Amino acid sequence: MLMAKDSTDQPEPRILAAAKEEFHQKGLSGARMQDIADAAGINKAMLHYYFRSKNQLFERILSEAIGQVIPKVAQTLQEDLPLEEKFSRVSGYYHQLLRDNPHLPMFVLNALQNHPEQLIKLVQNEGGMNISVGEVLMKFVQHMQREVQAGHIEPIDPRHVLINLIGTIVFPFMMRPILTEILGTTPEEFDQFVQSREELVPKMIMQSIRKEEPDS
Amino acid sequence: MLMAKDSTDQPEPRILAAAKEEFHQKGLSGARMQDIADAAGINKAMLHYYFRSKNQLFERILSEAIGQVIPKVAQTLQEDLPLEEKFSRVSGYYHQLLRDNPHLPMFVLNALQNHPEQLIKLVQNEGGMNISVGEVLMKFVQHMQREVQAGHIEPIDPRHVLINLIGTIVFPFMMRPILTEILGTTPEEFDQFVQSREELVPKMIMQSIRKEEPDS
DNA sequence: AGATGAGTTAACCAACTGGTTAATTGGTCG
DNA sequence: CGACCAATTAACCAGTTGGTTAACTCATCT
Repeated sequence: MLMAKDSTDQPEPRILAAAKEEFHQKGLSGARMQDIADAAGINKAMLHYYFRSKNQLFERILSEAIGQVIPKVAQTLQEDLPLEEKFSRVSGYYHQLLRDNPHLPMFVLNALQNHPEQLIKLVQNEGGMNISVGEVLMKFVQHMQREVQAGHIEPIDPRHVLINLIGTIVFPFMMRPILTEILGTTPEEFDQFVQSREELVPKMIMQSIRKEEPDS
Repeated sequence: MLMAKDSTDQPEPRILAAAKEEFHQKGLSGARMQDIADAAGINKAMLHYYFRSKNQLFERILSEAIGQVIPKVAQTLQEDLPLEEKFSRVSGYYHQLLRDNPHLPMFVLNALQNHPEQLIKLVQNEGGMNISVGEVLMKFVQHMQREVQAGHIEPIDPRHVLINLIGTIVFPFMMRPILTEILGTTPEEFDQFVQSREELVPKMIMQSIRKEEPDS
């Protein structure tokens, strides 16, 4: 019997896993090719054999990150769903993603600060989407306009809502170490606290824009 | 007449200004002592004369950053003010701070990831506050409990509200480069957009917790 | 004057880092 | 077998970086 090609014996996936870990945690300038090689259990020269340079390896990891961060959420936002359901699904997806990749926000942010062009280019064309980010945004704006006209929600710039949604979700993951300290929780308690936000955040965002009862 | 000691002729403040710029933008590992020296208009050896090592200089800058981020907000939260006024002042202060220090969030986050102990120690004792962060949090929790009992707001864990508040404020500053791209705005338009959040965010946070009209 | 000491500089150094190279291994195919 | 080629390795290299050193300047003090 042939064994299935496991990511633990093929060098390339092992390198990618190691590189992801290293770049996510330390960023481009902080990452060390030697450490990636060690973690992948290979020679440093092999790194350059499979991925020509540190930058190419980094771009690969960055590309994979963006691929997880943008397209799925964009797709969800343009599906035909009630507003709160959209928020809820975005929250669910991001919480899942960030639970599995705790350093992802810092990695993206770091890339955004130090290599904006690369990242922006990725956001624009990549994602494997058949529809651009701009179009998705437009559709979402239209959806919210309909909700406003239907009297369900307050008139408000939808872009604020989107930013509030993502910001509230991502923030506690980025600040985890200080927040455990400030809130005086154990790491486990904090994880549970963040977990509870998965349901809570979309509700609060919805609440923050829902129409008040008209006076008198 | 003696001229006032201007920060542009004394080496130490010039170094600190240059170091702040460099560290804020590139983090500890990305920053270069040579670049700091150049920006301060001095020799690299002078850097080590005034601040023994890169790490010491970094700690100094980090300490100053935390001093701006924590104490003032903590103080505001424990003053005797209506809830919405607290949110509003926190929003105002942070928007001002982040407008003047666009790279501050990334810097703190970077430090948080790479040197958590240092930063946590700073958050705990420093700030020049006569009251600990934990106590401030307790007071805020009590305030919100009173508001709940008074029937003004929904019962909700105040820690969520605090995180939502800070997260929604900080997020657009961190993501500025991608967001201008995604939202399709010019930088100026985006600045105006973010500016409008200074008033909007506290209102939306307040809205998100305000008590619904009781049924029937 | 001359001793003192903070301030300043150019030159230097050791460690580290990304990347290369030349040689070796081992499997495959003719 | 022997040519061929991908995979792999140890050794090496050049550039960078944080940090040091020894010498020099110059205002202050005795």
